[in-house]
Amino acid sequence: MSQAQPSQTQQAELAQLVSQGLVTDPASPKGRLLAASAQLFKQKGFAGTTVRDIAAEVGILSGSIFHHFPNKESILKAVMAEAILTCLARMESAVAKLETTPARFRALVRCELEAIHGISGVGFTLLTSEWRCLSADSQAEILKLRQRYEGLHREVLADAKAQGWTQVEPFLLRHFMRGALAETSNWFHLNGDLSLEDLVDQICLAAGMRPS
Amino acid sequence: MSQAQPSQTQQAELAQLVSQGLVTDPASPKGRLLAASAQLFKQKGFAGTTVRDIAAEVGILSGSIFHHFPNKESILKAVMAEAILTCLARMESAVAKLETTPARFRALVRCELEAIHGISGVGFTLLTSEWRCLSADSQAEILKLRQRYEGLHREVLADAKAQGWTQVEPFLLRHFMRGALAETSNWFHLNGDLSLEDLVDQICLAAGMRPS
DNA sequence: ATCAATACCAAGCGCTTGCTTGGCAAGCAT
DNA sequence: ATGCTTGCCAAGCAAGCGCTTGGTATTGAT
Repeated sequence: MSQAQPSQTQQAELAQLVSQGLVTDPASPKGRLLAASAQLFKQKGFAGTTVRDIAAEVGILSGSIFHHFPNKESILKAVMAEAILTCLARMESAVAKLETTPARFRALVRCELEAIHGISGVGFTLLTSEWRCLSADSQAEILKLRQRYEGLHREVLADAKAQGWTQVEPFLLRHFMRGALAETSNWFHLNGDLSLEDLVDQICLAAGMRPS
Repeated sequence: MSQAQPSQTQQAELAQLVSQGLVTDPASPKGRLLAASAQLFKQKGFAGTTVRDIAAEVGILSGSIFHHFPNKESILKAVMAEAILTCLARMESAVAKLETTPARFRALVRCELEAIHGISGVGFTLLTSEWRCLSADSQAEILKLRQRYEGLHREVLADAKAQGWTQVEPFLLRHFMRGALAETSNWFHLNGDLSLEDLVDQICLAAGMRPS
């Protein structure tokens, strides 16, 4: 189980999110609990993971978990919220820094792939795979974050269509992209033959993201 | 919860699979158990579905399930095996009927989308979403079927690359396609604004499956 | 020195889980 | 008529589940 090494700038971004209170300090007991939970949820699924599993992973007893969270589901909700907020922050800063649509598209693809493959936290894929394990209320809460996230994608894809980089409708293309990117978690591995950078290139190529 | 109406030719294909012993007669008690299980596994996940849920769905008591299956996991395995065998049969007959590579590609996309959206049985999406719930032995067993399935796809994509219809490596393109197609289960709905036929067209377009 | 907050343990409660056992009834071939 | 197979019920067991309660040790602020 290789762990991705966060870069210095990523640590700085994380520290900022922590100081804003949007993300839990990963060194704190609660933060370690969240990280262990995300790991286990990804491995065995939310329903397949017991609170005893989580507690054992961080070296406490199962009952002690409920000093930090009111119930098991709230752990999943927190993992999801922090995963998407972390990715969103990186995406927004990347888009702000870049000018052209293809560069922005590429950056978004890169950010999403980095999130999926655990560059900072392993919880991102849970947003889709364990979505149904959230209560309706929690789903609504997380959905707001997802809409900010998807909106950013759709904006860039709309620009791409307007500028003739693709012929596919933004909402359709975004669905295709989301699926293709999410699926990489099942076959692509960092430190494998194909680099993440190459993967991004191939995805842009396959998406037909080139002038018509 | 709208149910797709199987066509006459699909019913004939199904009957043949049943007579070969590859698929359980859906009218039999065991077949009804499989259909109900697939439905519930899709709704609530394998770990989130209890044997009492399944039993209630077909109107029996939970213990009676184990007259038909040795354990809960074997139900999932059977659902997966029958789903992939059904789809595989349709794919092989479609490819055999068609001559050109683009036509075959389109047919495979169509078959997979039909399987995903429950044209015959709702179990197909479980192959990915509930894969980790299978024991290692069961995974190996189902993997053989999946390899036949993926092999067929990869053959057609290899032809496509050789004939200049795409620039992306077959194994990469197949991963992208699988993800994009699987994701449709989260947003596309039969009887919606977009027809399945249109969806297939848009996917072929987005895949860049056109002469270079 | 005192107080309050934080992080955890020890024990266990009430419930649900997958699964077992023994038996009953209907259908069917002999 | 008999015996066998199939499909199910009734009852319940052992284990595991999420979560609660009451208490303790440590820490930093007052």
